[in-house]
Amino acid sequence: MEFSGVTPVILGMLRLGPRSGYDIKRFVDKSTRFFWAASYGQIYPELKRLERAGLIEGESDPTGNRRRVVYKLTPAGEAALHEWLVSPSLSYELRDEGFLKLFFADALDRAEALELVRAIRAGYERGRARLSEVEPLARERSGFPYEVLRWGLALNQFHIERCAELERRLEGEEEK
Amino acid sequence: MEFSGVTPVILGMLRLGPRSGYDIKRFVDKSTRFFWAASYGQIYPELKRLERAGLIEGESDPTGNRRRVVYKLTPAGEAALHEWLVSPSLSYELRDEGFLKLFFADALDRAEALELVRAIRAGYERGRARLSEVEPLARERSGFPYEVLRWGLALNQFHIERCAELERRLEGEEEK
DNA sequence: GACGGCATGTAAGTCGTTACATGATTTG
DNA sequence: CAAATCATGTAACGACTTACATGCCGTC
Repeated sequence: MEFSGVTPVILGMLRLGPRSGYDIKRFVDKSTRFFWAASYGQIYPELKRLERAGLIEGESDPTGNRRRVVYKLTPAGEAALHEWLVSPSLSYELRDEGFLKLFFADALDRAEALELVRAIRAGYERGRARLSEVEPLARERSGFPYEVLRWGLALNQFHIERCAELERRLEGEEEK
Repeated sequence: MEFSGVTPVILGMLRLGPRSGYDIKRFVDKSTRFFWAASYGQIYPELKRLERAGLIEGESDPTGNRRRVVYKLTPAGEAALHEWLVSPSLSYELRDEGFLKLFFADALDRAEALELVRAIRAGYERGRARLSEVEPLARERSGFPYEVLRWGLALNQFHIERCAELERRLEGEEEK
């Protein structure tokens, strides 16, 4: 069973309790989405594949006449999740247009560069705000998900302070 | 002229001076690659497209019998780069398997979780080391590229300290 | 009864990487 | 002279997103 990008997300989410594909998507969008997104186009086909592989089991649990399949981890699925968790692979990919613009900001005059840094800071402030929204939800659960949330909050804070510092330096230069 | 992902990289790199596609790729791999990668499969077709659009101009500059095309920005290309730099778009995408594993680390026992955090720290230490390698090169140029490099260094440092703190907490728990 | 949310699913398209092909030049 | 590097290019593949299709349910 090859793992695709969405595989560990599904196994991990199902370990927190039985869920439908729709439930998984909604939870991902409030949690891992900040560092690991997942779309319907990945989730639904992968649920089928994981069931065929025996890592999860689906059970029909309709709401009235509306069909709904709730999946849960099998022991094999639990083992596969654990294996992935302790495996050495730790891929990291970043695509940050703010950094890219800043990298080329020598092509801007000081006022424009200052505007850019302010815009970058605003982006991180939005990020912090979005994380703050889900903070109370994560706090009551505690554990590692909450640990990761606070890490993300601190990360945004780090960038915001870095922006503010750079802004001060650019403002200082402007007075010359 | 629609911008693709690789467009601003090429325009930005050419603004630093005339270069071949090969030069661009090599420079990217030592600089923006940490937050914005680019492959040959993107660079060469895009150079053709940008030339057709009049944003860059290529001139044949062979090394002996080995063909080589050096491109430079046209005024229109310079304008397009500037327009992109001051545009509000600031996309941000992160795919961090370390965070994902940590998010699901409640499925691990303390010793395994500790191992995971140590592995995550090791990853950031490698990142810091790779940036340190190019630091002297960037330092002499100074300007915004150096600014971004130091930002990256500080970012890795931030994560390393965060890991160390979490490791201490997990080690403390283990003694119980 | 219209609209938003629940629920599943897929087709088409975008984007990017990998791997290879080709051939010249430099270096040990 | 073999291997590494310079240099250009593309075909195939893989991964993910977007958009849509379908239909049920609750509520205003």
